[in-house]
Amino acid sequence: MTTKDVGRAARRGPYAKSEERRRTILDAAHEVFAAHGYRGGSLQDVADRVGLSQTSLLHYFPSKRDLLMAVLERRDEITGDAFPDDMEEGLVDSVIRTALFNENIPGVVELYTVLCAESVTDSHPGRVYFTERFERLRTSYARRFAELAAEGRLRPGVDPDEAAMSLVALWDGLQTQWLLAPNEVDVVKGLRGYFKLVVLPEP
Amino acid sequence: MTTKDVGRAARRGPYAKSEERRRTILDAAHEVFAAHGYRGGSLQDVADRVGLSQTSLLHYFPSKRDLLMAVLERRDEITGDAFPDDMEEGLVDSVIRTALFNENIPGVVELYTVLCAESVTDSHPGRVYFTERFERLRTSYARRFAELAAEGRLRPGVDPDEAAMSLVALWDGLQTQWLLAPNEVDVVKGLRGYFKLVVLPEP
DNA sequence: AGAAAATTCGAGTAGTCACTCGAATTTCAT
DNA sequence: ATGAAATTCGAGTGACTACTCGAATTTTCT
Repeated sequence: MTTKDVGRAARRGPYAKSEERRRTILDAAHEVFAAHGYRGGSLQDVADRVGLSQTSLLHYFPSKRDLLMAVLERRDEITGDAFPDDMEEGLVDSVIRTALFNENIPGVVELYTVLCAESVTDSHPGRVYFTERFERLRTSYARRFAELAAEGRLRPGVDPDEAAMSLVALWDGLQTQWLLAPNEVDVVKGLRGYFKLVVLPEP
Repeated sequence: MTTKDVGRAARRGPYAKSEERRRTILDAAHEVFAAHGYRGGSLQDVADRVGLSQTSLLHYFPSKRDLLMAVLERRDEITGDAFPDDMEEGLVDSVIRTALFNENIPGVVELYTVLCAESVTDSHPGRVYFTERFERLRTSYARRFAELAAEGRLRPGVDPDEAAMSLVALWDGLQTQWLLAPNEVDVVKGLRGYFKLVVLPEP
């Protein structure tokens, strides 16, 4: 039982309710960051929504930065950003389906839009997340467009890489405008219009 | 000379260097808000860049909010957002020219992108500015597209209103991605590609 | 030159921020 | 049941926030 016997003191895992509590915290943090951004949102605000002290909050996420990263990861889970490439679904259907889904979760879209733009500012912790995400999206879409081109279903003269870039940009831009004027902007309509211009109907 | 003689005490205008100082402050504030956003940027930081005390700064702009509004107005002056409708220049040339110009002032683009997304958060002072700006842009572009349609220079099946919406969204989205990955994203190229899809060449 | 207005600032206010420390309480494997 | 780890929190830390007050200094008009 001396101090040297440390090896015996087996590490115990977290308690039963721990995981649920973490999820609750992440949901609250999601709301706060969406409503005020990363810099504008406070840990106190998050703690209050959970009904927890700020100190206890920091027990689960040791810093604000850690909390943000966990929120971003959770966002990916919600929207299923995994994008398994073996999917049978076509590019167009996949994008439209996701855009329709997003109409029901404006809070998630808001978080995404706000943090994305905020991350271009100096030394923002979300910067890496968004740059990597965009690169992943662009290459993924580019491959899909290239596949369409191979089937002769891409309008002649359209470059797959450029179409991928434009699709990502258009989508994000539409979402931003939709948040500012939900009644005047229709994300799905805008995306459908772009696809109608770029991809030809099946033969 | 009694207190009743107040009418005599003619109001004097600001001193000679005042206007220049205001411009200096606005330039500094522009940098700070672009680099850290509105919520993340501090008056102290602005004052330090000008070499002025925070108190003196507040003499010129009585609140942070006022400073932001003045910065946004100044941004409009820089990019010449007046958009005189009597302009002879075509829509395409006008947009491309502005986009090319923007490549030389990434700071202004950054300010615009960051504040725009930040303004969708709760009770942001820039909210009105951006909603109004987008509405103005959409209607202005919609009219231009309608003119093109009347000349038979709009691809059949394309709705001018929808094209206007998509153009604004695409432009903003491209700028955001350009800020995150300047070497991989080309705003002008993306816009040219869209125009090539939507507007037909002159007969 | 004299006086009023414009400009400047030091000092301070009340508040918030992310985060730390030490100790109490709760859980849970043994 | 007991003891150690997991969880909770009250109280503070120092730093920063936008903004105010009162007074000194500088400019400009007469």
